[in-house]
Amino acid sequence: MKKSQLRLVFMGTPDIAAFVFQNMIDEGYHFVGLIAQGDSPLGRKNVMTKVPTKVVAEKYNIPVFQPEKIRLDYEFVKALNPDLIITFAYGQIIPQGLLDIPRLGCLNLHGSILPRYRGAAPIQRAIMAGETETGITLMEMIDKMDAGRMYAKAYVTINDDDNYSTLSLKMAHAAARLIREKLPLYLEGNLPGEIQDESLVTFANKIKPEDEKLDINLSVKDMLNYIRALSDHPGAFLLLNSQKLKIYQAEYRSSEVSGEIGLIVSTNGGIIVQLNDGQIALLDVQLEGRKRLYYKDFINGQKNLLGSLLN
RNA sequence: CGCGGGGUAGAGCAGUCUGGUAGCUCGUCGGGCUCAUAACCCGGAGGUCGAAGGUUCAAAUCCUUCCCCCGCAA
Repeated sequence: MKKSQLRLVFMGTPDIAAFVFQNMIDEGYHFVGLIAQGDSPLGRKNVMTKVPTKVVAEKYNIPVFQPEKIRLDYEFVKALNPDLIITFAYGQIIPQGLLDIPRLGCLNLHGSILPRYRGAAPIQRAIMAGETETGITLMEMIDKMDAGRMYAKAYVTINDDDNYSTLSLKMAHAAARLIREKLPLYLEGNLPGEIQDESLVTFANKIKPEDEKLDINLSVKDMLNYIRALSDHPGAFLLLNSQKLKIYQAEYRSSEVSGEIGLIVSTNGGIIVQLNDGQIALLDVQLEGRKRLYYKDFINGQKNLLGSLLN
């Protein structure tokens, strides 16, 4: 069966999903529906903003479905009569009743090399842990989260200067490549797949608002990993005079330990902060209520920065 | 009408409460010092203080309305 004759449904929400969705359309796959999270009122003005995958779907007049709770509301999928469902970063647990609908099954693209980093935030958690490699796993969806049979993997290198944004972009490309190269094999029945070794499973928990607060007692290495894991969104922060100071970019400065932890010891070449095993330079920051600034601009307007304490 | 912060020179900020010649750091331009410099010294240019209206002898500052930016929450 030609891929253009298959009836596919795509499930996914954010930019990286939209990238893969667009890529599959360009490859000639035929989609009979998109299922995405609901549009959310964004910003202070509550401006309704379309989710990225929806923007793609509308370009090609693909029907869009945004059920509030897919767990309860999935009967409509039967009417689409899909042969296969492809999921990438959808954002909700998919019920067994939905998984049973397509005759060729439901495939998921997961943002890690399974069985490690099952869960909601595999990309961020991998950076946070200081991993140097991650990837995308093409897998069968079952009713247990990210636990299904693995069909193919695409590895992605994590560089020292990668953050969540840059790595997400790499992951989107890797996912698109994986689909391009491996989905045809799956459809031909030539991908046997592999059971996950449960003894190697680790979890990548969702990033919650309280996770965005940095612990000033972290080591230099952990602090830098944590900062880039959350940059550019949502951004990790420390407190400066009880105000949130988001840190979007920082780098290693020295192993010197010469002051109190959290002390801003210099503003030369960055906002230099003392940690327990060395110093880091904050380069790109944003004080709450203010614009995001490169350190040089930030320093110009902060008279008593030197000697201040971050916590 | 979700909560809060903000709009002042090219950039980042102070000044607003308590109305009275608009200031700081950086950049920029010119000069000096130096083997040299992103360092240092001297000097200059650059602002209808987000917009409109009101109060006042006098408004960045007080009052009213509007526009725009940001953090949080969803």
